[in-house]
Amino acid sequence: MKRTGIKDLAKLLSLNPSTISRALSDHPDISPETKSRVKKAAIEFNYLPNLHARYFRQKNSGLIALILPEFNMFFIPELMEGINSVIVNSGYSMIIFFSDNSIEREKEIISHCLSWVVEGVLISVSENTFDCDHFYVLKNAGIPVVMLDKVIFSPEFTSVTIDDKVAAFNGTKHLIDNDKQNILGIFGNPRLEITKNRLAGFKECLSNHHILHSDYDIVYLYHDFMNTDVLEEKLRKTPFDAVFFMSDELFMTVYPTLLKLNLFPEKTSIVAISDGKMPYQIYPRISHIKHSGFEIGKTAAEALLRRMQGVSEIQHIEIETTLVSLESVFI
Amino acid sequence: MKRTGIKDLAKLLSLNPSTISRALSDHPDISPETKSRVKKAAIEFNYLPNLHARYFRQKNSGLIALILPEFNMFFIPELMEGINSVIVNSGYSMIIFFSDNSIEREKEIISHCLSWVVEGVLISVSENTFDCDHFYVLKNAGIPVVMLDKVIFSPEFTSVTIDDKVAAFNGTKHLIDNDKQNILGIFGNPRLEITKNRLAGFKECLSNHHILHSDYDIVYLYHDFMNTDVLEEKLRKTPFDAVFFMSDELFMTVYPTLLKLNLFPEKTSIVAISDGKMPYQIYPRISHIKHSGFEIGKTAAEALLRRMQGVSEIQHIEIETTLVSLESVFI
DNA sequence: TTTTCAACAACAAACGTTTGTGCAATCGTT
DNA sequence: AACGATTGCACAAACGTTTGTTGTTGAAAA
Repeated sequence: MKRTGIKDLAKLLSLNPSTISRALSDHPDISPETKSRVKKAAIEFNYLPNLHARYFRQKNSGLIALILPEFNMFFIPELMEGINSVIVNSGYSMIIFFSDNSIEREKEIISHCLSWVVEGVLISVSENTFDCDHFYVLKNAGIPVVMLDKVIFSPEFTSVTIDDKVAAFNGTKHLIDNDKQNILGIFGNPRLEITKNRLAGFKECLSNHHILHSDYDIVYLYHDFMNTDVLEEKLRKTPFDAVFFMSDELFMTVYPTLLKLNLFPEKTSIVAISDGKMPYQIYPRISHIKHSGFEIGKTAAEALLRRMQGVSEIQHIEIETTLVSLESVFI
Repeated sequence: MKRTGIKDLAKLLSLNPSTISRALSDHPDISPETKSRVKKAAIEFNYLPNLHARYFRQKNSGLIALILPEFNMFFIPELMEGINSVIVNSGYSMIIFFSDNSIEREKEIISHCLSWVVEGVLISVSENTFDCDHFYVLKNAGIPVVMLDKVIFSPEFTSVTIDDKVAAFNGTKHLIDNDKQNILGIFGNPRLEITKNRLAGFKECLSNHHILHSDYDIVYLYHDFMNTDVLEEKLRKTPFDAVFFMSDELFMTVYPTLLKLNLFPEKTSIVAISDGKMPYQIYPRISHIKHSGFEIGKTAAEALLRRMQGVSEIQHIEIETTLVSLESVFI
């Protein structure tokens, strides 16, 4: 069954294709009567525009690319909902790619974005991306890029994150304010910007409060760098009365071990940086620094749309976080 | 900076555009020397094909649409990874839409897919979708549809799910095999096919083992239909020694209440249907019927690609589940 | 009546590719 | 040497839209 195109409608109504096109897009040159005739016929013969033809002719694409390093279940869903909430009303469609944390793959994807003539790129960079060099092809092609969540700071590209350092600082402070002195910090891949910043906030808070700490109080947990046995050993040996987690993902990784060793909820206070879902799925509920993945996605998408509409200002937006004090921190 | 197209390359090499096109796609008509000249130039002037032009001319799109009802954090990520693992090597790109559980939105999206001339559709239907009528426009346009996870059975469309009934049956059986008699079943929206099937497996297992049960032993928990207070009241009043959860999402919702009431881990055995991540984030670890979101996504994507390549057979694939016996069920 | 000017619609080109066809040069065969 | 077959490329059309330009009306202004 051949689909009806503009030409078909034109023949049916004895009009020129250009008239159909303009009628459907409410061009002032076309009389109201003709417009309604055309629109009626378009519905009747269920005409659907061929977007490839349209975008080809218009030299754009109606596409926004989303490039993700992986599918982190604790954050990406929220992020995507935030992005989607903006994009859905913008007339753009979302085309999605996964870099699998490979910089090579990321470069390929960027080429692919160019081939698709996407009009904007939202990217959370891979773990192995340490500069923005490969974004310049996009910049040069006039395609705005907005980094979100996992970002590389650059004066040339907009980024949206939370204020990692402040978040970590405030989380740590909450523990200290409740008289915790032996705080274990659990962090992810130390090469990542996000880890560095949160670590900085953690350390700064400790030293601001004149709390001594050694590097032994910090555990880096990423990929399979440290398995649960090693972790368990570590938790057994280290004396601590509180744990700060830089993400809920990390908390969930360690949580079973804490239970197993009977460290939680009795003996250990806990604070995590979280998007606010996980804390309520545990009892007692976890005090956390709430950051909204939804907000990040939404804000990044909005910034991207602004740039796509010609606003050229580069921004580094930091989404605010708030302390949510629940039962996992006690006196 | 204008991007180089085939015509530009043609001028540069004093060749005809058609020759460039064929050279790049290794057409036998072109001599090896010309091919290498062309390819070298293509790289040098970083030629990238304009996919809109190509797909427009070829009357296809290189796009596979993924339509999701919402962003369930316990399942969708796995699902997408599975889909992506297949698609990434297929030359297709993935364009993604969210129906927000609205049938109207779902219809709009399907129209949009037609406009995009997508070559295949993967869809997990919305909660308010009760038939496949709106898929026929795709079928009529020759666009294969594969439903996954949340599906509507239909002789006309392929679907990929787990064998919900068997999974629920086996999960329940595991409790019974460990001498549990008072089993509380926790289920989602009873209007959904998936709920009906899992419920059927649950009930069948109970009656097969001559265990009496009333509807009071079944709790439906969805959206905000039942809030935590009501749930808590219910759990307090109902006597039970085991709980069967039809999904890990539901388990995580109820988990804090179980902890609060001191029902878990001591007094209550637990089994859930799960994709296998959550059970290890709890201690003691949760016995579960493991179903792989990844497998479902992968299988569905493979089925879709087969259909896109002309295999016309409609299938109802059921991904196998396995019992993973951990510590949450005791004697 | 003639001129002017809207209002409306037709015409035609263009977007970058792919692909069916045509054609010259070369090759192999007798 | 003459012929057909093959090789390697050029030519041109086409895909469905949009859009700049041109043309035709009919009515208002002169």
